[in-house]
Amino acid sequence: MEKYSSEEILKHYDSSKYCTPDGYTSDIAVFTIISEEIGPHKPPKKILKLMLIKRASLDQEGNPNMEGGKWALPGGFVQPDETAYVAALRELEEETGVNDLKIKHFGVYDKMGRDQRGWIISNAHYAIVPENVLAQRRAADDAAEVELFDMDEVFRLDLAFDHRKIIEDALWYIRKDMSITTLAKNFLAEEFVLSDLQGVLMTVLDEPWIKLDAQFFRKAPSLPFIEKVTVNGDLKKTNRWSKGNAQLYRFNDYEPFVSIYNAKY
Amino acid sequence: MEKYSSEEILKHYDSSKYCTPDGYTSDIAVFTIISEEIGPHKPPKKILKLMLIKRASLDQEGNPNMEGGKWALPGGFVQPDETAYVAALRELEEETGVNDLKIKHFGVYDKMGRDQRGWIISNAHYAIVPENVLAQRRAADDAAEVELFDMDEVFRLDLAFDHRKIIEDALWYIRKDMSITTLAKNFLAEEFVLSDLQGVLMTVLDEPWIKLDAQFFRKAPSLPFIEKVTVNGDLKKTNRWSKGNAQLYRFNDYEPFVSIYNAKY
DNA sequence: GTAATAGTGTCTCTAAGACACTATTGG
DNA sequence: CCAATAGTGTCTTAGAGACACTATTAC
Repeated sequence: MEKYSSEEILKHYDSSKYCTPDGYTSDIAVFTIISEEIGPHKPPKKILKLMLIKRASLDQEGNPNMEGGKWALPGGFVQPDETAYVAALRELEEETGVNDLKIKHFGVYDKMGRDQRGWIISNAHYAIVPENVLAQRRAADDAAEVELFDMDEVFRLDLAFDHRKIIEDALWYIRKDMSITTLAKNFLAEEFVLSDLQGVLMTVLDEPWIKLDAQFFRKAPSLPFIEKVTVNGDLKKTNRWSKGNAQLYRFNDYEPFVSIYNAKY
Repeated sequence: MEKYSSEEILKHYDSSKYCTPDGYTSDIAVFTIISEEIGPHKPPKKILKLMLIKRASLDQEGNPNMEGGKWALPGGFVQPDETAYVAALRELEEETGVNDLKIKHFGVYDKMGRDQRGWIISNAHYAIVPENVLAQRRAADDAAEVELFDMDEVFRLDLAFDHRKIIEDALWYIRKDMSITTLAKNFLAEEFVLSDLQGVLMTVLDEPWIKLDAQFFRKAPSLPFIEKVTVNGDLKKTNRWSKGNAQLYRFNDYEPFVSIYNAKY
């Protein structure tokens, strides 16, 4: 077999022979769970929210913007020197001022016609932002352009492009990942109380044993991926949400693995 | 807020302002499980295999081909009028002559430098081909270009582009999906015997209770997503792999859902 | 005291794990 | 009758589910 150098091969290669996409974007469905305080010594009500931006009517050069005025997922064009994942990190840091967030790819949207500007491929991610992080961001930025919505509200909005479909898929993946990974920890503070975990799970899952206090509080302490917080050998407790003291927990490094073949039915 | 028509907006839009990718490809990791007959009245040994193609040294125009001579995942450039998923279906049908296969997206590979021809984005899928389908294909085509490899062999080959990484990821996803979905059914015939299912699971998973016959044969019959095959109310049995008769099963439509929060540990 | 959160006590019942045992049949 | 596949019998123990009950403390 003959050998050719890369240079020789590239000399013959002509990318214009193939149709190339007109753009490659990275979109991010940013989820957070807001705690709504409903009184002293009561665990707050937790609500899953999605961050959307309102697309400007005009772009920076004063020309009318595609899908301007509609609500959309944050995101933008990926530069050739970065991956879509890096672009998502960058764009999210620009938006929220935070790095070190949980971001995960979950799908690609590449159907011709999804964007009138041409053949534009979107690499979709979801991100989890703990509420305290988002709170400080919202204060810093002008709130007119960025807003958090309940999932009910989201699907009543007029959304740009095919973002409705992307959001539906993101929600599906976040539910799935909440069930089979320790994704919940990304919604919680470092140290949390069992009712915090219960609240996070209930925003996304709908299983009876999670809702029933007696069952949840009995099972949860023995979950292998959380552990009681201790200080000098003493159990660390808090009375943040109750009059009595509640045990604080944290996630450990255990990575659970589930299978339908050894599950209970 | 002013309103603009799509035409007016597109008049101002100039895609050359943005860097666009040089190509968009769809790659497919085609898995099958080969049954190796080891004697009459014995369940065959099952081995997970991956289908790879050997890249031609020269392209159709006689020019040297990029990464020619190396083994690679089947795939190719996506046309603007199709999605990467449709392209994967099309290319797989061209290769194997079969449609109606299980194909699933699992990742995007978009790092600059992964393909020397430029900024080429690969949308990666895995596919499951039952062995009988693949057997008929291999007879039809010339076998020099297409071959099935053990996973051990695969990772000893000199693979094109970043296909090693893509295959490692595909294997991870197929293991995961085998655990939490009824993916196994795509490796099995319509009607199968418990030892067939056990064999498929063992090619990918490594859990003790699957290997222990007594435990597997007791648990498996009560899995909610498979059911005994009956003919006119009589249980349908086979002596394909044994001297005695073994019950035939099929998958039903039940979609199991597992969660780390109600699993056993 | 009352009300609320955050649990525990106790019972029942199902299922997992372990391992011995049976049923069937080709050679 | 032997060997091999394809199971079943039976015992023990762990854990899920149900529901009543307790502990603590702000007001």
